[in-house]
Amino acid sequence: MLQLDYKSGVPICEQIVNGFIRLKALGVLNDGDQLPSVRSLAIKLSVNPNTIQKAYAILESDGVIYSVKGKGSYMAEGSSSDLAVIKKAKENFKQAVTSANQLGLTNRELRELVDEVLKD
Amino acid sequence: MLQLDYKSGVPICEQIVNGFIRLKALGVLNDGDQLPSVRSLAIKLSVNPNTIQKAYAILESDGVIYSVKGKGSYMAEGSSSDLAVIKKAKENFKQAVTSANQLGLTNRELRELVDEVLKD
DNA sequence: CAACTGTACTAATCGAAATAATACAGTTAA
DNA sequence: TTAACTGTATTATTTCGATTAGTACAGTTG
Repeated sequence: MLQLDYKSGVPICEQIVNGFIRLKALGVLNDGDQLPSVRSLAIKLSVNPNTIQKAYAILESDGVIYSVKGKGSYMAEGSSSDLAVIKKAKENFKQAVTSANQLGLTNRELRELVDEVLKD
Repeated sequence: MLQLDYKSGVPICEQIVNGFIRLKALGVLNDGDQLPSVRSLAIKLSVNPNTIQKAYAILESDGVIYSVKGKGSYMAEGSSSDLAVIKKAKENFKQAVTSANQLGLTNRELRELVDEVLKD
């Protein structure tokens, strides 16, 4: 369900946050679906419960999920396109475009790279 | 000549490496041009000399500059298009595309973002 | 020789991320 | 009611990479 890359340098917490957003975007998880509990997911991913809780807290503050004390955490309603995290992702991507361009890559080259990665 | 963002989270060393590659891509620095000395640049950027040296070592191993003990460091010859760093930049950009896509951004949206940033 | 250059090495510091260990609070089903 | 789940909160510790600090060695130049 969720796959972590422990040696990627990307903070685990961030990977978890992005992972659930991705699962929503892919339609694997839908509105109302229950998420694994903090503790069980921590065990499954061999990660500290605090890290999971932090990720869930971020997801909740971003409106991706909602949590109920004593019950569990669930996917929230709503399109993912207007989420704060998606906006952040767009900013990050724009930053990547700027960086690549500053290193000499042109508009055309970058668009080709996008197509190369996402042939759809 | 070089502008650092100390609070960006991007390692200073990396910013310096990318900065010189960018200056080459922009034509500000050309083959044979001498770079600031390790110590003087360290003072100018308010950064430790070791950080500059590390950046210069990376630039040299990537073929962007060459250093001569006792004399200084100079921009190396060669087109920037085949530099290892440019390949790395492409890989980084592809990674950014993949990440953004995993968060639900589509091919079309990403190409639009590229155009939005680089209107040329 | 003095004052520059690059290079090398070790130790110390700093900060973010993650871990560890508890504790508290609400829900649920036996 | 009680046991076993849930989420939440708090504080201390650890870990790791990046940076800093300090020193030393080596080559070049005037």
